[in-house]
Amino acid sequence: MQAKGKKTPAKQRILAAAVRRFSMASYDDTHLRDIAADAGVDVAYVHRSFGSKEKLFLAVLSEMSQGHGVADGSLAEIAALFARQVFDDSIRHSESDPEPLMILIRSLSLPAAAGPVGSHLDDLFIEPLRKKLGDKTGLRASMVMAMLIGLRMMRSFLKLPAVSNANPEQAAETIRQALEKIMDLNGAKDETL
Amino acid sequence: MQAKGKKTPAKQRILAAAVRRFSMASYDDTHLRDIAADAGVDVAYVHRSFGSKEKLFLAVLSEMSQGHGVADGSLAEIAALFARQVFDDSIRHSESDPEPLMILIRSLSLPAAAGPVGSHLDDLFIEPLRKKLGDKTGLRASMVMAMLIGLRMMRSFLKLPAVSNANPEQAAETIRQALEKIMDLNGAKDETL
DNA sequence: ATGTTTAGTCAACCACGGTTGACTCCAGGC
DNA sequence: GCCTGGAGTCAACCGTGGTTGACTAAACAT
Repeated sequence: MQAKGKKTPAKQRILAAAVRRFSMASYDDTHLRDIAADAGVDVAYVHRSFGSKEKLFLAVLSEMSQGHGVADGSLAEIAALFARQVFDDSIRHSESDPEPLMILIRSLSLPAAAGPVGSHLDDLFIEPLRKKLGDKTGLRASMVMAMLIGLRMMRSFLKLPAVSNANPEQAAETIRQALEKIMDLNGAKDETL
Repeated sequence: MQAKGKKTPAKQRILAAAVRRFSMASYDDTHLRDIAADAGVDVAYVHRSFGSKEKLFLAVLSEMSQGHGVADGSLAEIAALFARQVFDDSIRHSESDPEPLMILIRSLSLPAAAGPVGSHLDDLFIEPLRKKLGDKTGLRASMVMAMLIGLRMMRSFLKLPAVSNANPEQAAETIRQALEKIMDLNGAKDETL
């Protein structure tokens, strides 16, 4: 597709193509042949260099989670950032759209991915956020992420008008307020397990 | 599987089996042959009676949304009910588990389902909830559902410990509080579009 | 030069699963 | 009795797509 940027090594090009493809369609609808074509390589080679389709997907998964952890900053800042992310289509990439949250949602097709995805989500978002919120607040941290993911899903997949057509600025503000409320709910004892 | 309950008409048995199968695995991982076996029918017949796999899935979709709308009652009651639903595995069905929210999440594999699912979600939950909340509050209604779906996903698919291992009663209480906060956020002007 | 690994290609395989068409079986109407 | 039509079956088809093994070409040491 992109005239084979023959400079970068093939394995790297394959991974890049896979990231893009996997974030645009579900696991089953993403075909190795397309990825191969994008990378300017034969199908057999993408298979050979990653072992299997599933392995490749897992590789994509950890690739995507690089540098996507919860930001440093105050809770208020995080809330604001997250709120904006729901409407931000160009996170990190300019053209097509590997949107990190997408691939998470896509991965629900593949049972084998649940484990890794869960761990990533936990390590990169829930846990850091929990640390900021204080002890025993894993549930609240999860609620924040849940709302984020849910909204993203409603906007980008289901295209619910209430979310899709909302004015981004005002919507982000409303969401930000909600996130803040969730973060400092009075009852501190979330998970007594 | 269940010794062919030959009393009910086949088409109905097929639909029931399909509901169960589709809510347990993704669209692609659900096979007509399995559904047929469950219903005690030949594969060809399930195809014949619903036109295609996709049509069958759509049928399942509207079947599932029957009687699953937002409950009547005060906002507080709704919040409490929703909060509990995150941890309730036996909504409506005793044995296996057709959990309605599941199929919604599953349907993300199938692009063609996005439309119908979105509409159902909108008609059955968002819109009624919005009406209760007042005008121009579609976003807040969506946030409520987003959090619900997101939490469910984290618990049942990703198995995040913070959600999966939480004490159901206390967790539900925390979630309930969060939902209430979201519902009566002060800034009433959500979506000025 | 020559043998050996590394990067990559080509064609074929083969399983899976949705779909199809021809067939059978049984009611019910005439 | 006959025959028309729906319910349901059987076997086969066939596209798709991941996987595999044999092959080629360049890099690279000995």
